[in-house]
Amino acid sequence: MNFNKFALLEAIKERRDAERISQAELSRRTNIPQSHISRIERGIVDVQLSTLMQISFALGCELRMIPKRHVDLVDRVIDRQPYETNDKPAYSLDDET
Amino acid sequence: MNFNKFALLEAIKERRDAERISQAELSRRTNIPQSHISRIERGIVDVQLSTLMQISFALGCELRMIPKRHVDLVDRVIDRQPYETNDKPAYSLDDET
DNA sequence: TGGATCAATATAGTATAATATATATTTTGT
DNA sequence: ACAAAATATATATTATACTATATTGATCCA
Repeated sequence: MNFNKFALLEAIKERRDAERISQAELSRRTNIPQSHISRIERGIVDVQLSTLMQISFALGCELRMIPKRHVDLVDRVIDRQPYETNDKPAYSLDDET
Repeated sequence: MNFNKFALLEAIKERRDAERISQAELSRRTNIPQSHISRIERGIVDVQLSTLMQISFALGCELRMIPKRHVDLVDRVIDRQPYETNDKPAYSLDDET
């Protein structure tokens, strides 16, 4: 049993697009090869924490563990969820393993 | 150059302690060996995202990338930072690489 | 049409995360 | 002090992240 990491990986791409940073530029800022960034964003690799933090930092973000009871509020704050809808969980189970 | 992952790893231990879950119990819930959980919490290994997400889930949390301008607010919401002090960044650079 | 930019893909070598298992050490409760 | 529970350490093996590099396809535009 595994978890849907794509929400977080998509957040990377969203942030990168929002900041208009290419994978190559992100690569320059982090010293992570662009090819690796490509695979990370597509969920092909199971990225390590240090790598994820480098990317987050370069995108002006920090990682946090949010208790479930606060997730909705936090998501509204960081603008990842429209204010109205609340049906879908940001993470879901899948059978990928 | 690397980043201080300990803030996040400490958050794991804080949550685990708060929920009064032993490493062995967390191991049971996640199917991650207790020995590995021990090393993760102490920052000895560079944990992979899937592993971190399993742990987060078992502790009733989800991971989020928080834009820096919202970090203080989010930290107050999730109670990781005293309301008054604001000097220290939750992440800092170190030379560990 | 040719050059420049961006992204995706492939491969091989190295480093290290993760597992399984056992044992040692520390902490906690009585 | 003792036992039990919790946590840390050790070793060997397997799986895979990461790096470096090179190539390809697509798009844009001078």
